Parts: sequence; structure tokens; C-alpha cells
Amino acid sequence: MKTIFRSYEDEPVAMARRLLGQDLCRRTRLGFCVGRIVETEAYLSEGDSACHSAVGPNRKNASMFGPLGHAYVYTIHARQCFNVVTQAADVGSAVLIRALEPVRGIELMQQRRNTTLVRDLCRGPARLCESLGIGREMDGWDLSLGQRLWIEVGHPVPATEIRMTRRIGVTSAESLLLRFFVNGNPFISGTRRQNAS
DNA sequence: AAAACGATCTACT
DNA sequence: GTAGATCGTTTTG
Repeated sequence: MKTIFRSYEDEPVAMARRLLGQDLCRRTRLGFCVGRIVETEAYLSEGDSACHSAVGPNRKNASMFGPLGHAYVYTIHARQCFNVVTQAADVGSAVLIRALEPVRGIELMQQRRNTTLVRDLCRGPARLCESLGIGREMDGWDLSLGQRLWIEVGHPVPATEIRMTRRIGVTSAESLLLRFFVNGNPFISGTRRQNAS
């Protein structure tokens, strides 16, 4: 299996940038799905009170402190969010995958999401998890195994096409938002509605 | 035991 | 743009 990772020992910001354009792959009994990563968000272990690891290790966020290069799957609003754990164990930083451009297994995604709108399949962290069938059972999963859930080299994104949103104090005084996305890509979140199918 | 809270999403105006 | 749904986890009484 090819991988973009020379090492998982990266700062979340560098990882958030490098993940753009890579393919998130998912295989289950139901079939094979692939989505190209077009939007990410870095969560730093220090100076960010919105980061789930800020409260210290607990049962829920344990995998965030676990081995690097593993998955951290979190439940919120009755939905799931998928993260890639970065840096060494015990640090507690990760990159949230916020949007994918559907590449393979679109029919299965449509089935899982119960919609035919391709644009709405993986636009948003919870939607992409539903499309790929990523649940809490994948929390802590080793992405380097190349089975069930992993990341492969996709279409690289030129640095000039990468945009960043940086905001401070969104949800609380010391929170930090570092969002990266492929400029102009129709599958990123926050863009207006588009035609069906 | 009940209420409040979220790294969200949908439907509706 | 915003109200309401959603449900596991945390907080409150």
C-alpha cells in the first residue's frame, strides 16, 4: 500500500495541509468506497480549549492520545466525526476530516445516506462518516494497516489552491480554528446549494 | 433522574 | 439566515 506519510510524527497543521487531495478509503462487507479529502481542520493540543484533548485523557478521547496515525472517531449531535491522530502518543492533537469529494462507491454512499445528491454525500464531517460507514467501532483503528479504513495517495493539491480559515475565540476565549480546504472545490462545506444528482 | 450541551445537519423562509 | 432534530455524555439537583 502506498501512503503519503513519511512519518505520522507531524504537527497537525502540516498534516492538515498534506491530507488535502489524498484518498480516504473504506472497505466493508457492503463494498468499497473512496473519497478525496478536500477540507480538513487542525486541532492543536496546546492553546486550544476547543480541542477535545484539552480536558486531558478520558474514556471518550482516549484514542486521541493513543498511537499516532490511528483514527479518532467522536460522537456529536447523534453523529460521528472522523479524525487522524497526529504527533506522538500522549500529545493529543488531531486533524478533523471535514469534507470529501466522492470518488468510488457512490452508489453505496447514496444508499447509506439515503439521498442521490452527490454533493451532499460527504460535505461535512458527519455526512462523510455516514457515507463511508464509519462508526465509533472504528475509534482507535490503525490507518497504516491498509484495511477497512486507510488513506492512499490521491491527486496532490498545489499550494496555491489551498486556502486557510483562521479564527480565534469562536466558541470560547482560547479556542483556535484552523481550517484548510481546496479553493473552489464544490464539495467543501459552507458553499451554497447546487444542482441535484 | 432530569437537564444541558455539542468539532452537526436538514428543512424551511 | 435560523429553528428544530438528534442522542450519548456530562452536569446538576
